[in-house]
Amino acid sequence: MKSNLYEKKAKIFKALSNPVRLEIMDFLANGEKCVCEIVENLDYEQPHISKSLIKLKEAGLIKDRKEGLNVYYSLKICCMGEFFNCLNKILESESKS
Amino acid sequence: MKSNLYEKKAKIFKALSNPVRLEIMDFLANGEKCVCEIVENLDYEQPHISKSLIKLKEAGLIKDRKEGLNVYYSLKICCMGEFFNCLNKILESESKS
DNA sequence: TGACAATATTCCAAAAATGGAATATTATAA
DNA sequence: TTATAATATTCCATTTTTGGAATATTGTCA
Repeated sequence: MKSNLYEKKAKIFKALSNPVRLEIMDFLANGEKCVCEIVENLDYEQPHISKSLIKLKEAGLIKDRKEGLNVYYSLKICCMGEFFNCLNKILESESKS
Repeated sequence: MKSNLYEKKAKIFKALSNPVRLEIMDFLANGEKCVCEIVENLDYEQPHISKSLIKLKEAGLIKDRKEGLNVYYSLKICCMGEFFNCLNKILESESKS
């Protein structure tokens, strides 16, 4: 039971443990975007973006919506802001020490 | 600049992306503990615990304090609670869908 | 000093993540 | 139906992570 829960949590962190995926999360914080917009704005190959999105989706962090040829992704998590504020605090306290 | 920041954040998430290290973080949420207490309470080998602690420390998530033969570890992060509340929300919303 | 307890380190093989390149799928419109 | 745009998938070599086993280091006390 308990160890299973830690594994689930670990998977979420693993999805976030990559700079490209974090950049995508940050971009999606501005609202729903289609894959093409993400590819245009972030400087990575389309298959790389696509794979990253799928990992984030599998982790339950984002959701998708199809509309014709396009697929729109958006954050599924309401508390992502707090999450990243915490991160920033960590990085601040590091830069001091 | 920016990508570097994403890399730093990714490293923090990477440190948290392992069930053993998460269990240690959880245990340390109860307050400062020496390595021996952690080894006694969690069911992993001492070298495994030791390596895990060092990774968490390198990520800036915990700090250590030596006292004689013992080394005491404690959380360095004030907002870990919010962090994990967010995680729980994520897992809840997953179990619903 | 020597023995011992607490912690850290090294070595290693297996598993997983990474990202580039090529290709496949899907939906639309002409 | 065919061409095309948007997105996803597969393949693959390289790098990184993982955790077990053995061993080393460090501090204390007799």
